Order: sequence, then structure tokens, then C-alpha cells
Amino acid sequence: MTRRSALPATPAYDPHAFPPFAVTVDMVVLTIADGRLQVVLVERGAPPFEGSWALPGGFVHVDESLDAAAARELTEETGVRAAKHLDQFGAYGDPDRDPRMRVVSVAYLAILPEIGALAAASDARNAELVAVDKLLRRRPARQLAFDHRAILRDAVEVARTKLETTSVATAFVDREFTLTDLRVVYETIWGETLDAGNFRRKVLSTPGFVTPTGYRAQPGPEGGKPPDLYRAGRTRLAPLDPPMRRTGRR
Amino acid sequence: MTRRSALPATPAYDPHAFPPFAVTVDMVVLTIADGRLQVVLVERGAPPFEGSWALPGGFVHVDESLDAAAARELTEETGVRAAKHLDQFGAYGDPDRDPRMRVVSVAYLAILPEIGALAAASDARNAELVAVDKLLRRRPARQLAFDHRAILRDAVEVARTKLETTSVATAFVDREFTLTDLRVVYETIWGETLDAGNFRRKVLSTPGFVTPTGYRAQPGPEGGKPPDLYRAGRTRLAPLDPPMRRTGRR
DNA sequence: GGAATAGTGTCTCTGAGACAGTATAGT
DNA sequence: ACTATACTGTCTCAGAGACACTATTCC
Repeated sequence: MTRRSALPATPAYDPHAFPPFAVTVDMVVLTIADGRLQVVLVERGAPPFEGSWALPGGFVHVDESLDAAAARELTEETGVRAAKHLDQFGAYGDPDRDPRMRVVSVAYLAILPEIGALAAASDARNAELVAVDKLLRRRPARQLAFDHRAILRDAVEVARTKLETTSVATAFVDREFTLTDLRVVYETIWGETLDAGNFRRKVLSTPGFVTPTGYRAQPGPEGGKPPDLYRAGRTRLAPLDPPMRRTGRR
Repeated sequence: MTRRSALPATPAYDPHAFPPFAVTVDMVVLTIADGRLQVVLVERGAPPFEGSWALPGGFVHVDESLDAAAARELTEETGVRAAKHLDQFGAYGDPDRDPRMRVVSVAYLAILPEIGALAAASDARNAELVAVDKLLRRRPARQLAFDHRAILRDAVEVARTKLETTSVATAFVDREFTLTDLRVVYETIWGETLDAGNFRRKVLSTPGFVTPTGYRAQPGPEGGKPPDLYRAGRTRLAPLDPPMRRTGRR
């Protein structure tokens, strides 16, 4: 049995002393577009799973940290600026998850207000925003490569929980937003409707969640009172205490 | 740049096609002994960090899943029976975390009611239970090998949060326990005192948390009313809704 | 004015916290 | 009796939820 302590105490790489793994990062980049939760996918341009869709990601370089690899891959593969808050939420390493070799993938969650032009990277034929519910329902519109369906499902659950316990929802909206914008984020990701008045009280009574700008937005095309504009509070990940409750009401 | 899609679509291992990593699992095995939160450590019997203390762990085998490796290492290194609930909580992969080679370690949390005889495994000189606060305070009693101090700190925070949101506390106590036993678990891990009456109401009003046995324990050496005995509820990880609140009171 | 959206006020109910009071053991 | 521990009852307060009401815009 190969054990850590059986290895020579040298920085030199001895390929026969331990089982060699490939280590990758996979990015779950979530955003809200057209009123739905969407995720960035790339169409693979090479085997395995050539032509099918997958989460963006790639190999960790020899000299970079996991977090750095995640930030790099996000920029490289989607053309999106590196987000400040990349959240590592799991490692996936089943022996057969990649037909070529033994791969352990570290999964990261990124939450963005909007995705700019999606530039397909070198090894991706294409890059698209796809509605998450189309991918996770019982009969998915697309089969994802590898175990990316499970990774995506876990990521969505992490996002749902983070909405409960932190002020991360402000990462889904533009720099200036109305409280209705923010409430729609919760409603979209949780899949339930929230009382506008109660939501308002909860957000405004949480220190550091939002800060008023003093300005108002234009009313919508169907009229209505012009809503107040806010910005994200000082700390993007302020803990909500007590947390925002998810009731399960539709 | 080496990318996943640039690799040949073959299961064969080509050591030049991707940066080779070693993948390990590290186990944070927590228990409560002598009224304190304690963790299982092993004294390393080989370089690097020979003679210093570390979390038990080791290389993932080529053909086993991460979870299986964690369960195997736990049994092998500590002689402890494989716990049902091994909780993966993070991957640690800084380039310089192991002086020998590039290692990514997947960290697991195990919670046990008591640790039997600690049998030092082949590559460990020794195995011991050590109080967690002695390791995490500003001037630690022992320096841990690698980045195991950071891993331990993260694990403790995960355990604290799991006490809030799940009924995992029953994993710290014996099969039959009193509600005072259970409350002491919270008080020990959170480092604060809880009102016995309110704690009782909260636990008993949570479906699936505990089930009464109908029996009573003997009173303590200083007398008192004999306390009712309970067992863990049906689901060891029942979600607490609303969660148990951690107030920060001492 | 009517419709639509934003925002406020208020009532109720649940649950946490504080803490007094009761129960049952040992000494 | 006294003490120690276990358990119960009760009061208060904070916060969530429901929902009516007001405010400000467009048509």
C-alpha cells in the first residue's frame, strides 16, 4: 500500500511513489437572465464528451493554488472578469468520472450580475447561458458531460443556502438596484414568492446589507411609483442574523 | 497550456499530458472527552515533519472514491470503526503545502461519541487525543504539520454550524443519553452556556431529533432527580427548522 | 379617475430567552 | 430537613407573515 510516509523526503517528483491524479477546477457560474437562473456552459470541442455540454473548467497548473486556478479558468473560458467571490464548495473524485484518467475536480461557485459576451475559449466550440431548471429536471434538455449534473445540483443548493445566511444576493444585481430587483433574485433562485413588504423590512433592518443612494429609478413601462435605488452594503457577504427564512411557499 | 480537451481520448495514463498531483484525504476526527472538544492526531514517523503531529490521512488509491478513501484511512490509522457520517468540507491545494510534491488534500470531518484504543498505524509513531483549544489558540501547545492547523480550524467551524442546522449533536453522545448530555455537547463546542429548560423545549419540539426510551438514568454522585434517557431520532442528520440559535453568550 | 408599482402600518402568531417554580433523588 | 439535579410553567420580547392601506407614477 502506498502511503504518504513511505515516500522519500524530497521535493523531487517521483512518478512511481504515489498514484498520479489529474486535478481540475470546474466553475459553476450562475446569473439571472430572462427571469431565470442560468449557468454558463461550454460545448466541448474534443473528446471525451466531444460535442456535449459541460461546465467550464480545466487543469490546475503545477504552481498555482486552487483558488487561483479557478479565477484563471473563469476568465479564460468565459471571457468574464474574475469575480471577487469564488466559493469552493466540493471535490469530486469518483474513479470513473473521467474515462481518460483519474481526475479529482474541485468545484467553485461564482455569482455574477450579468454575463457579457461569451467568448468560446480555445478548447470550447461554443459557450452559452442555459437555464438551470432545464438541466436539472427529470428529463433534462441537455445531458451534461462527466458528473457535471451532480456538481450543478450541489452548486444550486449552495447558492440557495447562501441567500439564506449571507447578503450574497447583491452579487446577482447591478451596482444600483431596487429592492424589487433584489427580491426577484430570491424568488427566482428559491422558486417561491416573497411578501414585498416583509422582504423590505428584513433587508433594511439588516446592517450592511444595502445602502440607500438617495436616488430613484424611472418607473417601469406600465407606470407605478418610482422605486428607491440602493447599492450593496459594505460587506458583500455580511451574515444575516437571523437568516432569511425559506418557507417553501410558492 | 495543458488543457483537458488536448488530451487523447484514452483511459491510458500519459504522465506528460497533465501536471501530476498526489491526492490525499485528511481526517478531522472530533469527540468530546474530559469535557473538552478533542481531535485525533498522529505523530509522524517519517519525513517530512517527522516527529511532529498531524491529522490522520493518506493517499487516495487509484481505484477508490474519495469517500471510500476517507473511510478506509479513518479505520486504518486510528483503529476506529468507520463512522457513517463522514462529511467532506474542503479541498486544500496550495502549491507549497507539502514540500515533497504537489498535493491536493480533501478534508473530511468525523464526529464520534468516544474513541476506543488509539492504535498507531504503520507510518505513525503514535496516536493521541488532543484538546482542540490547545491547538487553535494563539500560542498553540503543538505546531501541526502541513496546513493542518487551518484545516482543523475550518473543521471546527463546520461542526459548530452543523450543530445549529442539524441534529448531528447526537453523534457526540452514547446510544442512550440524557438531555443534559446533549446540552453539554452544544456548550462544549460552542463555548457558551445554554438555558437547560429552553434547550429541552427546543430539542423535544423538533421532530426526529431524539426519541424517549421510557427509562431513567441513575442520579449523579451528588444526588438529584434521575434524568430521562433518550436515543437519537430516526434521522441522524434531521434538519433543524428553525435552527438552533448560537447567541454568543458565555 | 383607473391601473400599476412602491412603500408603510398594523395585527397576529411563533418561538427564543429569562427565570420562577415544582419534582425527585441523595445526604 | 437541605442540597443538587431534572423538569415544567409562564412572562416578555423580537421577528416573521399576512394583509390592509397610502404614495406616486403613467395612461
